[in-house]
Amino acid sequence: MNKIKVFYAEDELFLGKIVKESLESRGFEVMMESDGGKAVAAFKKSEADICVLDIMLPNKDGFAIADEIREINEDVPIIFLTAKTQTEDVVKGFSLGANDYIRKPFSMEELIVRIQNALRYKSEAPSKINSDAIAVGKYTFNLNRQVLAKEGEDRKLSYRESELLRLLYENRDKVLDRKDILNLLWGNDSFFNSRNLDVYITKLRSYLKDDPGVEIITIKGIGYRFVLP
Amino acid sequence: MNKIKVFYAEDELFLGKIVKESLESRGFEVMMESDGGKAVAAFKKSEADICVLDIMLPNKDGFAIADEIREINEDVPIIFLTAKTQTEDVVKGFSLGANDYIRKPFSMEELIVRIQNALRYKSEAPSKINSDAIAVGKYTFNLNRQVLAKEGEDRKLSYRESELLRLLYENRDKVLDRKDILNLLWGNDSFFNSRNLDVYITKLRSYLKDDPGVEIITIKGIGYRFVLP
DNA sequence: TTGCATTATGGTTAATAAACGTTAAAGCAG
DNA sequence: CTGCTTTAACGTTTATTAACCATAATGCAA
Repeated sequence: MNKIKVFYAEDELFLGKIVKESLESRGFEVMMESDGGKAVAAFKKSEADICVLDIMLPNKDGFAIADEIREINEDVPIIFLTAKTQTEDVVKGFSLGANDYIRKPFSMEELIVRIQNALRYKSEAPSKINSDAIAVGKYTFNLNRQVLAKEGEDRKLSYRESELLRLLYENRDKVLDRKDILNLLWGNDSFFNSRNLDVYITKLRSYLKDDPGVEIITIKGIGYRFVLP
Repeated sequence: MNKIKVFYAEDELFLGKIVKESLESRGFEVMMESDGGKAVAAFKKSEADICVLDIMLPNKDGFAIADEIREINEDVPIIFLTAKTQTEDVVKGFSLGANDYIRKPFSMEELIVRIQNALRYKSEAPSKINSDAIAVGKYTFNLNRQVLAKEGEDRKLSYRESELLRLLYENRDKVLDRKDILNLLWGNDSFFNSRNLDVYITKLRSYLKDDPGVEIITIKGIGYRFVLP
């Protein structure tokens, strides 16, 4: 699977590093540039799938960069980051158009949701698992609707349950690291989150217990393997 | 269909750019000018259907610009933008034949509604979902009329209900942030508005409950996803 | 090597907290 | 008065934290 490439223009290096690492831990590839003047060239070289641009940058601001990027590439989604003081006091609502805005401070969850949404327009490639129901043993799983169905019985899954099941399914028959799951779903793998994952594994096992062919196998010290009939 | 042309005089460039893009993403065409001295000439060239003028502008303020615009065109609607502190300006604005004024901070929803109101008698609304009825499962939704129809049964929606449904529909199958909804429809995402959104989600769910394929799925801590059959 | 204790890791369940849902009533504008 | 929006109170669901249990790996003595 090819990684999604994110071009990220940010001059606050401390914040930038955190965001970069956080995105990388979730499977994105990130190219970061802190100088507005060099951003367009860096974008060109990056061949990025999506841009995240801070508006306030030295030498050239995010809007000017966006304009030039648009000349090179009409379609690449652009997400702007704006500081609170720049806009919030004046306009309190943004549009959700081709270009998107996120106000600082933002959570990683927010940024990731926006990136995923923005990329959704473009390629249906990631996997068809999004829209269609898929077979999981004698169950049927619909990710968009977050429903795990079994002959005559639908169970509504919560977002976390459903995202964990998706992850397991996408990596079925392979060993999936605990660490990776935690980073992808919780953003980090601290002590508490670790127990959290256990709780959700327990839940999924209980939901799936009616088909003995469907198993979440523990690989102690490493992670899990999801096997289907 | 011809786009509605908005002439927009604004010197805060960051704000201006965001507003411009927001309007454009909703199907308006926007001509922006940041220098009061050049505004009248720019308006002439723009052949705009409506003007949005910030009052505080360099070289020539919004009132003076409005005066000159009125000499050229008696009918074009003018909306003033005033900073919070300049309330006394409002009176002056109305005496100059302004159609409306908006105090900063304002939400994009607010601006769009005012623009649409001002133009109500002149031409049809810009966004294509505005004029046509759209299919929502076995329902039909007409945004302009704010009517949600089901075989033999029409339900008149209130403004908020209908705007929320539009937002959900425009972002169907995607994760829509609570924060965005709140900012777009209410102008901010304070504690009280948050409960408010819940109330309207409940209402829409109950209106839509006859088609089980139409669902507003909660994504706790993030927002909602609207799914259609 | 066997048997037993130790330790680490994950499993399970329950308690708590946070977020969201529902309903009714109060406020408000036309 | 009427219809819509907001506020408020309370209920429910989901997520997190905590406590305790089970088991596999490790270490060590006999």
